[in-house]
Amino acid sequence: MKPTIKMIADQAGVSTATVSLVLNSRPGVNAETRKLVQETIKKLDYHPKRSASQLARKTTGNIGFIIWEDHFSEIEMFYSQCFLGMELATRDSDYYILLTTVKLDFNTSTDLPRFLKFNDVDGVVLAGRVPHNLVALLEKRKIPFVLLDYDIPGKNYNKVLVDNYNGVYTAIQELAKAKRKHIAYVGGSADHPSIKERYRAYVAANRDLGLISGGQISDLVFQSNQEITRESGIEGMRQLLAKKMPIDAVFCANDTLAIGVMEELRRQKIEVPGDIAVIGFDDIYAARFHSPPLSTVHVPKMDLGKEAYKLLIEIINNTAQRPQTRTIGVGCVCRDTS
Amino acid sequence: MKPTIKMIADQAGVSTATVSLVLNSRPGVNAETRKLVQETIKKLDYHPKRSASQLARKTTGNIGFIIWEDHFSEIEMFYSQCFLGMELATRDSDYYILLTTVKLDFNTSTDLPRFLKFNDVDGVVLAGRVPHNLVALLEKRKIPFVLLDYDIPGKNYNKVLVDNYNGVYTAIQELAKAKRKHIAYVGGSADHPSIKERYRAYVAANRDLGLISGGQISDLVFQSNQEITRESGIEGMRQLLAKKMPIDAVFCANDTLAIGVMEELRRQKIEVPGDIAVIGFDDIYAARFHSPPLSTVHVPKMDLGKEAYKLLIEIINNTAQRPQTRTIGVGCVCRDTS
DNA sequence: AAATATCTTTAAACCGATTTAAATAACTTT
DNA sequence: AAAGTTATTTAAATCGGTTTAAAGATATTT
Repeated sequence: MKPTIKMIADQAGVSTATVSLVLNSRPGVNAETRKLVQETIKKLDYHPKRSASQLARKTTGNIGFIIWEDHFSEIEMFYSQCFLGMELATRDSDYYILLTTVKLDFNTSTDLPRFLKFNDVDGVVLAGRVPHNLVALLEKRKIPFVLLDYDIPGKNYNKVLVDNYNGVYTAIQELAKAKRKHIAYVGGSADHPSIKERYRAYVAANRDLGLISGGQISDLVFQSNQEITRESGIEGMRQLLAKKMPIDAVFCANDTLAIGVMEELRRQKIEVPGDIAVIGFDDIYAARFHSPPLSTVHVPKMDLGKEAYKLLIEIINNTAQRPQTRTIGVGCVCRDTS
Repeated sequence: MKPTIKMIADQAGVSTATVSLVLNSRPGVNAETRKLVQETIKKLDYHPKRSASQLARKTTGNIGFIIWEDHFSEIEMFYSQCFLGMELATRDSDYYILLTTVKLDFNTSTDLPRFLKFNDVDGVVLAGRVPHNLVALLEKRKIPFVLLDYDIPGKNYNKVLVDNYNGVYTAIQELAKAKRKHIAYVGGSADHPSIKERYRAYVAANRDLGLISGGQISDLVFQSNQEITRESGIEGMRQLLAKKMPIDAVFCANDTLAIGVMEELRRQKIEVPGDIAVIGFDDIYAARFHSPPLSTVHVPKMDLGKEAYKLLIEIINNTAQRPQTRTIGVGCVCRDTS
């Protein structure tokens, strides 16, 4: 029979109230008593029953992790790594994470994750692009939440973002330092704020470094209006090359695009990085194992998850606090494509 | 204020006992009363509080999902997909899944997942290769568990396996049907039972189809004794080609190996499938998007997860039942490499 | 020494469900 | 009509913690 708080109390000759105070390391217990209780707990290998304490505390001890199902299934593993970082961070806490996926066309009454419907979480992390009506619902229901690597323009939510601007900026600087003068850009529809930011940094860096003297920047830029995929990378590179502009480097808004770009370059027998250097963004698993290994901007995904977790806990413990934005630093890793 | 069972009882003019019976759709309630209670529940949008019912029921309502951390971070997503299938299956149940990763060199006292240490799960699914001492601990502690795509020789545990034998067998048949006569094998260390099984099927199919007449089968086989990676695929193909044996097809123990194999073939300017056909196993995401798309044996990963979940629930509800092995069928998908 | 302040400890209420055992109501049998 | 069944309903105990308010013990002030 598993020990209960009552058994600990009896064994130690104190009341359950005292044991509870010790368990939660709260003040108001004599040092000796505390020590005695702690020893008893250890001796009987006692672990308080979660359901009982959650019931009394009126909390759930769970936090939700919501991710668009396409993102979770994607080859990238970007958000899976964020999840992993978060899971690691929870290990010395009392929280469990409940992971679920949602569709982007999301019906708040029929598609609501079970843990929201049944009020089984104390807070939620939303990873990447998520349905706006879901976010609105969380806001209305006053459920604490944090956006991870996503932002909703015009709204002031708690969020953890990648330092897209500086990441891109330094990548362009690296290329310039390597004497690349005509740096093209392959991006995707800028409906994702990160992508928009990356493009902004690309333009700014080019301007600051005086690189666009030779022509209109728009001749060096491809922006798909579809999903960001390998295919649109292929398509983007094809279109850029068709313009016959001089190009000696391509910055891609993420690694998936970069892989597509390199596929097209190979098809057209253009040497990487001999003729054209390629730099991606994210440093996904595939980047490191691509042949040749892709130069890219490394994003510490586990740290993103960890920070989102830390921020969420703060919000849960202090609901009144003003919305925060935390930025995670990134750095350029030069491998064989630049 | 969220409604409680008491409020429902008062509102409907019955006792909480009756409401509880209705909630759990148990017999012994008059049809009209039941209907009345159900309507009241709906009207007040009542959801029973999890911690309260788990406390009373002496269960946790959680199931653990344990996976080797390398497997979770791997590019393959194989087990992530299993997890997803399982998560989908739980959606119309009362269970939540707690996912955690473990290292393979696992110390049962220091590395024990929190949900095991604190008894916060009713059962566990172990996905893929997992530490044997962890499994032993579950067995000793009498925690219901299911192995997913893994097996421990000499032990009779509950498990859900891929039909490796038939998958490989039909793949070889397909190759033979396409007039391939010298089918090589690139595998990995057979410490994983699935890999061993795949090799067994390869040998059997070759024998049954009378394909090994021309030479010793060992000249057509490469088995790395390291981890199964792209690199060992490259190495394997290199070694096989070095033997200068006639080869017109390669069966690879999984897709990751196959991708390595094809890389080496490309390097040596050998046409796929013109000169040599390649077939993998698993049908990972990368297989479909490889260029050219890889022919492979499709494994329904979501179904694996779903079945593991179903089996686990059965075990939880009937601890006495004898250990079962369930096999998930697979099928060959011919794409461009065969 | 009495009064007051501070520190520890605990009895008892409470969280919100499930379940048992007993009461009540509604039918059948004799 | 009394006795025996069967179907419904519920009072009350229970699960195992947390928390409040009060009591008890100790130290400090006057």
